[in-house]
Amino acid sequence: MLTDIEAELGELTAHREGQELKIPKAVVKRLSLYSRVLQKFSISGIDKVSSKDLGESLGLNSAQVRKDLAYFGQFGVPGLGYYVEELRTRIKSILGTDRTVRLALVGVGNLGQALLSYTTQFQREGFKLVAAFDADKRKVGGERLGAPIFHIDEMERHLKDLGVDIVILAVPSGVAQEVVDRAVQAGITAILNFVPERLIAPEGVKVHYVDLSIEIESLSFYLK
Amino acid sequence: MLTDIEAELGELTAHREGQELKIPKAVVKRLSLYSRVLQKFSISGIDKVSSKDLGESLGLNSAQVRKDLAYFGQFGVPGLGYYVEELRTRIKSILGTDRTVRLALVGVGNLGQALLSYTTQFQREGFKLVAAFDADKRKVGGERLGAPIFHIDEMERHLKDLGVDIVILAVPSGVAQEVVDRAVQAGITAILNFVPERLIAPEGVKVHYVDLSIEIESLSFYLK
DNA sequence: TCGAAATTGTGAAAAAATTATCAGGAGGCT
DNA sequence: AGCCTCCTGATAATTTTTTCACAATTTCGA
Repeated sequence: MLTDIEAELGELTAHREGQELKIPKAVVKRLSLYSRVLQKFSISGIDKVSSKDLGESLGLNSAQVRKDLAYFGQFGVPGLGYYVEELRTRIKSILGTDRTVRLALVGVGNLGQALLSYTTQFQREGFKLVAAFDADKRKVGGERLGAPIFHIDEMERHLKDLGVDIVILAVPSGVAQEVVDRAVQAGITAILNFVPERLIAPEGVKVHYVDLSIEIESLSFYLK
Repeated sequence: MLTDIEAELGELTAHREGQELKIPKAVVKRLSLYSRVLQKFSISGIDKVSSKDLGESLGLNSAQVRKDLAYFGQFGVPGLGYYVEELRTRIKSILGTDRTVRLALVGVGNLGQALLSYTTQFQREGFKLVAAFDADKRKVGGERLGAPIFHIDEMERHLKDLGVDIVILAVPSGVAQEVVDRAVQAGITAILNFVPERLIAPEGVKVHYVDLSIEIESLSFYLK
């Protein structure tokens, strides 16, 4: 979990045997977890896993693993399990991380910087930070992790030119909605929002929320 | 939410009319959202809100708002709504943020630093960072946001002495489990984990996961 | 090649979460 | 006061998600 409320939007579907079916959000997130675990198995030289193994390493029920994967087809072998490499490739292809996903960071503050450095580990994983934007002219012109920092006024142009796929939003509270509107204008359809504010986005634009305060507050509930 | 898998654990209950009832995790997280919205209303000088208002400002169904609140008692007035200040006080008390919650950060790397500065905004909100820990001796002795940085070897002692409630885990992958084991030994029962790894914790210890990679990866799924 | 063991895929059941519905209290207007 | 509207609290209905259970399929050792 993280935690998140999701801006609801256009139906997300996968095709299988001619039918359309919605993929639950939770399934997509777990797909991402499977991907990570499979990578570890792959590195360890393990070439096959069962849904039980996979489930155990993530604290999930094995039936759930199978059911999740079944949304996208059947790639297991009864009596044997799943071939690690094959499954990994398939999941990457489903998630779209088999091609390079282009990220842009808006707001190079403390949190922004951290996320920026956090993304380094993505570089070789199908993600690439291609630009950062900030309103502070002193930061503009700099470069971090290979990504140039531009002034926020020029955001739209660069978003288009660089073919940005996902915008990571880490601006101060208050200007978030404006940035969203402009990013959407520039054709962005996926936003990862770290600003503790509800954002309005048109249908077809997916906004994911990561809200650190909520995580801490809800933990506090469970104390004692 | 953020995303997260939760380490399942001891039953969390509230009392109402003598009965015990489990509070769904989702409800607790929304409670935290209500709290934030109520604060905004409070600042704006609004003194009452309906479940509809509250729901709309968070993109939730009004019935859900009422149902969530009903887990903890009845504090609404039919025909009128909820008194902002009263509800806010009640929710804070439920979340336990009416007293000061003591936080410790383990791992003062990039992400750790950002979280650290992020918590500043908590200072006046019922949260206080009382210590940070790192394995790098060069960082030890420093101070950030009023919290001293100690060496990780002395963690247990300080956790106890300072009465830390929640540990925020932002160490490099690989050492996370060890830190958890030690923190648990020192009596910690709530951990907010930013390390992309599944942690094993005994029953009664609540671990919340915040996983940034998953958020980005799952967004990638929704592209196009 | 045969039979036991393993493991999938999936329909059905269970559990959890969300949404709809409605009786009745509260406040305000006339 | 009487009436109308708003809004809660409670419960019912619905939807979504998770878990169970098992037939079907494949592997693997003898």
